[in-house]
Amino acid sequence: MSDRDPLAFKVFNEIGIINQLTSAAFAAVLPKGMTIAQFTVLNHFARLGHEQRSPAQLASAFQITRPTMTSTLARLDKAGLVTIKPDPGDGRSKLVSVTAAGEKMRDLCLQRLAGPMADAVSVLSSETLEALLPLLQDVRAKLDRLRD
Amino acid sequence: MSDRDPLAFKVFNEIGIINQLTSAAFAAVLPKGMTIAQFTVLNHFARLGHEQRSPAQLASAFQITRPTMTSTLARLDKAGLVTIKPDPGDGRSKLVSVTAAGEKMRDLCLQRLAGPMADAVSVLSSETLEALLPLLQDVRAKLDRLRD
DNA sequence: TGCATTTAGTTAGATATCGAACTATATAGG
DNA sequence: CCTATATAGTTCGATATCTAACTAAATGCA
Repeated sequence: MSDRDPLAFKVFNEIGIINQLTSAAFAAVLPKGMTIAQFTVLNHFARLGHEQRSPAQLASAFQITRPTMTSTLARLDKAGLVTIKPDPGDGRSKLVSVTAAGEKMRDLCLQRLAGPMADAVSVLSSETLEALLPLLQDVRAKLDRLRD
Repeated sequence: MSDRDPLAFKVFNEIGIINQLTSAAFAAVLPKGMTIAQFTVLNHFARLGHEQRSPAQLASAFQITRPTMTSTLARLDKAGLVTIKPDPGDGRSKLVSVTAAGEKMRDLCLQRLAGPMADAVSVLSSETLEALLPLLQDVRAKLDRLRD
């Protein structure tokens, strides 16, 4: 990376590579057939206290397009990890909820992820992580607003 | 994201979403058929002063697997943006170089990327970016070493 | 009421990415 | 020398992701 490259370019480049390294490491330990994208959906429901959400809401929460969410939900549904029903209040929409098997799978994934996460934390100082988080949250929030 | 989630998890989550937002914004302005992955390869050669590199070296530089680089190079080759020749010194290996059309394409991509990059910079303070870069470089370097 | 616009979801086609398994070549040790 | 191991590249099959284009339903407005 040349010194003449703009600062923002360097920052986004580092973010891209870190994302690649961490995604690959995390994906490698997930149970056969599970992916980060699918785990993220299951984990979202755990945080929600198992409320229902529409595919569009989920897509928006993760900043992915609706076609991508259609694809991921189809796989989760096929694996019996979520249930997808028509929304009685809106004929266009659907309601997704997590199944008991989905909750179990989410817990299993969390267990498996603990290892690589601990490895990462062991080499990264918590000062670095603590300094990073608010900066990243700020960047994310601003880019999010820019997108609209 | 619950308060009970580990700090590292939050950091990697933010990085993932920022990566998604920026990648999508940058990809959207590239010339028809070009992608971030392909541009990254062309840009790498510009920084190298057009030296030749093997597919394995390129894959390693971007932290992607060799099969992925095979795929990207095939597309660049098909589009006439790089040239791939056997390595005379090693029968297993190949040597990749950028063509004049490849250099031209790289310059065009840079022009197109300037817009979204400026947008991003306009909403992000340079203090934030300057604070982020060394932290991210540190994280990347440490994760890189962890991978080996 | 009725038509135009918006929104939800899907389908199709493309690229990027991975791991696993394969071929071919190079290198190291006995 | 010869075999075992390591490395380079590819092929295959899978998932994630995007855009473009489509259908169906809701909403807005005249």
